[in-house]
Parts: sequence; structure tokens; C-alpha cells
Amino acid sequence: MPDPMYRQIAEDLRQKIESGELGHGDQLPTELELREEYEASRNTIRDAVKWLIARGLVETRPGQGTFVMGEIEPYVTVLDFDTGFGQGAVYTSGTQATRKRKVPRASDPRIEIHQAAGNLAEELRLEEGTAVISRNQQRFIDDKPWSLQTSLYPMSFVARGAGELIQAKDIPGGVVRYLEDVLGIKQVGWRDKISVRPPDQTEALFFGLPDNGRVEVFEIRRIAFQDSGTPLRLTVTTFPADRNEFVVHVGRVPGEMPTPAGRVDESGP
Amino acid sequence: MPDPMYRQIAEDLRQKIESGELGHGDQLPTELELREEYEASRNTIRDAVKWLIARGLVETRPGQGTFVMGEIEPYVTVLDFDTGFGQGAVYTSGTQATRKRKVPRASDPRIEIHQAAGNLAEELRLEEGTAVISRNQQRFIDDKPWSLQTSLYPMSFVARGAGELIQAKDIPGGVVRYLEDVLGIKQVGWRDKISVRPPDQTEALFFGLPDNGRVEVFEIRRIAFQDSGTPLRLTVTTFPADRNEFVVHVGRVPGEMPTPAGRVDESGP
DNA sequence: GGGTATTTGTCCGTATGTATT
DNA sequence: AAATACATACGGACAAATACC
Repeated sequence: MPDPMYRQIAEDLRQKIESGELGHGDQLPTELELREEYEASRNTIRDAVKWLIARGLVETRPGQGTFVMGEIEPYVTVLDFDTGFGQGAVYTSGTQATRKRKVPRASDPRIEIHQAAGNLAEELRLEEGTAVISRNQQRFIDDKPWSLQTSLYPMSFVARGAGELIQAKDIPGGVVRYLEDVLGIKQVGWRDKISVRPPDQTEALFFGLPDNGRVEVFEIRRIAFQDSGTPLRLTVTTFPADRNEFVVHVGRVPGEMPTPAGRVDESGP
Repeated sequence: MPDPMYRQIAEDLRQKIESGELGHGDQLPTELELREEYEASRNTIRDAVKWLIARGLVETRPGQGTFVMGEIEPYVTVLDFDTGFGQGAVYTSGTQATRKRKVPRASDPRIEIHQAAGNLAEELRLEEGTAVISRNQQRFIDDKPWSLQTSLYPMSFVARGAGELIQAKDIPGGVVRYLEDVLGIKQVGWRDKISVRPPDQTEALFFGLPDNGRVEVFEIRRIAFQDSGTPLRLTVTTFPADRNEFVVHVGRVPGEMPTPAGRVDESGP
């Protein structure tokens, strides 16, 4: 048992939460009530509550009180099933029976032209300074913020005839299909790198993350390749880490998810 | 610009860190110095520092001072390359040139017999109450804690002749190869589910995570299947989220990593 | 809409404990 | 042993957000 008083208070409250004595969404006693209950100062109570907040067990709402965190049904994204933007193999978590397929919707992209540098140049295997197109989209599920996605393509694709890439509108069917249709560039595979990091300001704002720094974001960097082995695109997608999970199938895996092994489909994440 | 004073102080310090004015490992002014510099009370300075801690920008060391967090070179684990326990496709991050292959070492397993219930029963497709073997191992890279792994197998494997499963020692070559050799049970594929959550006490202790709740853990649940489509094992592995990344290859991906697409190898994670 | 009570957020000052050098 | 630096705990005051009448 840790000795600081605020930790003991926190452990006691945690036990009440984890035992179910306090259920999801329930309000805790107010700081003043806890102050009397534990015979501690209000600041010490607040330290205990901060400790619970840091572990995602409770949240405070100014003017209302302190509440046990509600349960989250994470979205599950299948990484080896590459669908067009705005559609996808996304499910709610839960038992097999309650699982529901979800259909994402994407905003029109914000287009920017960058010069490849550092990491980006290495990942797309371009000379430093080469022009690249950046297509940035907000993606929603049930009209709730779900992910932020930026795809980067060599600018040369435009000169070769893929003019839609620099148009600020969604490409129905996805960019990957478009590139194959127009340029004959075929995506034959990709590599995903999955990591977790604190959100930047844009992400915190879009996802509505609390500003206490507790919720991090998944960052998935997908480098997709052409038949020649040349990178075709880099797509960076971020998701709030507290309400998303990812699934990968390797080899032969029995049905249930619509993901025959070893198959390659089209576009993002 | 946020108005609370502690946030303004925090933003100012953050800017100094992110601009490089304060480098990795550098010591910040002491609380008393900051108190004079910003003309605030020590408690307010401490609130600012706590905000920086919550974002992983600094750490405090009692008796020493406050320091900018050192840089971490994450380990990169290739999820579609299933190696034997204690070997594996694990790399340091960084540019292609500085990347180094790492070889994990696993402790002897702690063996437990459980009854399948709830999630576990569903995932292994066993009746509730069926006996399962739990093999729990600590895994190290360069003798530093790297991951905790628990593999669960149906108890029936033992009756059918796989007695090594309930021996508290590592099985050279991996359990998957052992099961194929002894029982003819062949692993043909698997499904990984990747999520992030706060560490439990065991994990926090083993990984040496700070008790401020900032560092979460990756949890990777791998259900591996036999040719018949029946689950063969459930392996749950956890990694500190601040120093691990994961890579997945789908379809055809050019060399560099030793992972020809569509190949299936042996055992964990 | 306005006013009031409730509840958490910010800020201050002080004292003492504990870890490190 | 002494000095330094962060950690814990107390108390008080006022601000800001919310709910309710």
C-alpha cells in the first residue's frame, strides 16, 4: 500500500470503481463531501482525483461534479482490408452477435503542395526537394470524428495525367483505383507502421480530446507500393487511442470477417 | 492562447523545448528559479510542470531537478513474421542505415491452469469451464524488459501427448513447432487485435513505468488457427507504448525487411 | 433572462517530508 | 552533516461553469 494520503484515497476510490460499487457514469461525492469523508484537505482530495483522471477512471465536469468514465465501444479497423476512402472494414467491438459494420464518411480533401524532405523523402524514395501532393481529409463514423488522414503522392503523377489529384474533392472509388484507371499504376501491397503518440493541437481539437493529455493517438503510416517496388503513396492516418482498435489477418483465418487472406484491395487508410 | 497562468508558463516552456532551446536531457530551471522568472507561486509553476509531464515532455527527479525527456529509439516488431520465442523480427527504429536487428530473450514460463470463461472461451471457441494452460513469460531485449506474454492452449493438447506444455521451461524452437512435431497440429494463420490501455500493476512494475499513469501499453491478442479453422492458441502480449512500434506487410512489399509476403512462420507474439 | 446555489478550476502562501548530491 | 530540489499536505480566496428556480 503506497503511503501518501492522496494515493490511499485514490486507491480506495479506485477499488469502489473497479468493484462496481460505483458504476459507469455514476457521480462521485463532491470534493467537499470527500474532504469530510477522508478528513483531508480539499487539495489532497483533488490530488487523489487527478490520479484517477490520469488513469482514465474518472472525469471531472466543472460546475457538475466528478464522474466514473463511461464505457467505450471501440471501433475496430481491419488493416489488411484496404477499402476506398469513405467505405471500409470498420466494426464496433463487442461480442460477435452485437458487432456492427460501420461506414466512414470523408470530408472533401484539403490539398497542399509540399517539398519532400527528411522522413517523407526517404519513405517515398524521392530526391529531397521533389514536389509532392498532400491530400488531407477528416473522416467520420456516424457523423462523429473518427480519424484524420493525409495522403502524399509524387507530383509527377499529375503531369502524367492524374489531374484529379490536385482537385479539392473526394475521388469516388478511391485514389488507388483512379491511379490504376488513368495511369495504369497498380498497388500491389503496402507496409503499415503503427505507433502511439500524444495528439497535436489539430488532432486534439478535431477529436475533442480532453486537454489533460491523457488520450493519445494511433498513428498509422502506410507506404503502398507499385508492381515495380516503387512507393506509390504515403498515407498517414491518426485515430484516438481510447476508442479504436486494429485487426490484422495473416495466413489463413476462418471467415467471420470479410477478409480472405492474402487478398489486396483498394485505397486507404 | 489559453488564459490560465500555469498554461501560459507551460506553453512557454514547451516552446523552448520544441524549438531545441532546451535539448533532450537538459535540466530546466528549478521550481524556485521559475517562480522568480515568471513571477508566480511555486504551486503554479508546479502545475505548469505537471502539464508538461502529462504530455511526456519533461520528467522530474526528486532531489535533482526537472529534465527534458530523453529521446527514445523505439523497437519495431514485425507482426506478420512469426518467429520462435526468444528470436524474432525486431528492429531498432531510425534510418535504414542505423537499423539493427535485435534478438529477444524469454524467461522460463510460469505455468497456470485456468478455466476458460467469457472472452477467453469465445476466442478459443471452447465451452465455458474447459481447462486451458496458461504459459506466462517475461521477454527481454539486451536484458532490458521488453514485453510480457501469456499464451493459452486447450488442456486437451496435453492429454493428446504434448506434455511439455505444462513444463515450466522454454520450449526451444517454439511451442508452435513443438505442437506440429508432436501432435501434427499445424498453424496456418492468425488474427491480431491491437489496442492500447493503461498498464496493470504487474506491467508497470516489470517495465519500470512511471506511476503517473502517462505511459500506456500496447496489448496484442493473437488468435492462431489450425488448418481446420479451429483456434490453436491465444497469445496476449503487452509492450510499453512509448518505446515500441509495429509493422505489418500486406501483399507484395519490396525487400529490406526479411518478410516475403504471404508467408507464415512459427510461434509468438 | 436573471439570480443564486453548487461544484470544480486557478492561484496564493506556508510548513514539513524525502530523495539526492 | 548540510544543502538542494522535488513531493506532500494544509489553509484560504476568488473565478468560472453549470444547474435550478
